[in-house]
Amino acid sequence: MKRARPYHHGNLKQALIQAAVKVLAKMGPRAFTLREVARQAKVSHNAPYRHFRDKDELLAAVAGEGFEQLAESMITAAAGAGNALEALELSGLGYVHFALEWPEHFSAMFDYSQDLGAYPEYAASGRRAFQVLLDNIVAAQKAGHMPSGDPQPLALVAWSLVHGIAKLAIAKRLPLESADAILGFTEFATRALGDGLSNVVPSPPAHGKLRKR
Amino acid sequence: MKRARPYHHGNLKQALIQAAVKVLAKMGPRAFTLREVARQAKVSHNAPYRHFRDKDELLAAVAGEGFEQLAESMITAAAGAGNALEALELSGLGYVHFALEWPEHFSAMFDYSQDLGAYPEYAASGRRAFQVLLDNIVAAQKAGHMPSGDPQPLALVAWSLVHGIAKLAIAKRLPLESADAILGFTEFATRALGDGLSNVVPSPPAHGKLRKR
DNA sequence: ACGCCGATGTTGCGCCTGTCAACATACTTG
DNA sequence: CAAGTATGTTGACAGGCGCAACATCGGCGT
Repeated sequence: MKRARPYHHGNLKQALIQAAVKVLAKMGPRAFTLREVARQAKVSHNAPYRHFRDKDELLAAVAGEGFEQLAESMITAAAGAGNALEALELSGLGYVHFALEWPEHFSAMFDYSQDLGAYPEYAASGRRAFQVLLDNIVAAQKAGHMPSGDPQPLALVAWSLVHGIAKLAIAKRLPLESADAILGFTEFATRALGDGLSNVVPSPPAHGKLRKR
Repeated sequence: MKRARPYHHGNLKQALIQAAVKVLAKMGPRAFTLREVARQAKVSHNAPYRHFRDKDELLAAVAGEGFEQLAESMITAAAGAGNALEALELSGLGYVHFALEWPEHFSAMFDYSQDLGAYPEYAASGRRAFQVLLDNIVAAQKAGHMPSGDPQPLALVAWSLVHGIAKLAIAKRLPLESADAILGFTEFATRALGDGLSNVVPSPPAHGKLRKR
């Protein structure tokens, strides 16, 4: 914790992360350059190196920040739910909602980080976000909306679905125009999946259909 | 069609695409640079400009190539199915299988192309791949495995699921080690979704749960 | 109060990339 | 076989990444 007091600039690390997020959102990923971020933060092109090993570490920090916000978006969305199953579906909507609102940030969290494993602190933020989903699954199980058993496979399926929707929507591959249409579609999809998951045995089968040619 | 005969190099355009795919696969996306691709193809750093407007167009061509292979992977996988529903599930496995085998190529197809719409010819390849999935859905409907009605929403849900699995697996966010484990999980997930889709009304509801705060 | 030391920020550099312009080469067509 | 054009090369410039050397400033011990 370096909360104490800033040296020269004053808490430049956070300022750089914020500037990075802004650059990403306003100028697109192509403009996401260390120098541009430094420019936005009114420091020299080399100042960031005192806080981040290289461009990738700054990106990882941005990703970490994003996961915090993603988790918050899911929690907020699920807050108004009437029951556990609805909370699960709403958290999925919160996931997609975040992705649609900050698409570049979302992309940075998943795409542009080859080795997020190299930055354990930020990877932890990612796991926390997933934990929100997992908690909702467990609650739905306890409420009898889903078969009991290992909740992890169920959570992974739900995650995959909303993640796929989010990614395809951002890549403009879904033939749906508005954000509302996409969220409506998300509702439809999660409901369909919820129906399926409520009947299924919650463990993956041994795999044997597909072989390497 | 420039199938005639090559000028200097001999069909450099295709050679560049192949070199680009190889660079992407063997050296990672960071090394995907016009100059490196040119080097691999044994031509000068500026030769590619006679065939591609800029780096993005080469990338789009790589993406187009990838979509062809992706469609083929799905068709091949579904070939040995016993019925239409199984064919649908197997094509999903083919989708994930392709993504796992050529992760960088797959990523290039979806991530690194801001405006695939700017390159209509390559975008068409993408639509053809989706069409394979759609055809499988229609067949499953005709065989009574799914409610009749507009197949598009159903196809989009299926696509989203396998796409999400593929992206998360590539990003190493799934706690599954081997490719076989991931494919087994995919089987589990598609089956769960299939159960859900067989009961659901195949059109998205009007959306009204989530509002901007 | 003072002087030192390390943390923070800056300047300048080498190498790399994307892309343009000018030039060189060789197929093809009349 | 001559000209024109498609193809490939060389050289240049701007901009980015990251290293190294330098500058500045806060905190700490005395």
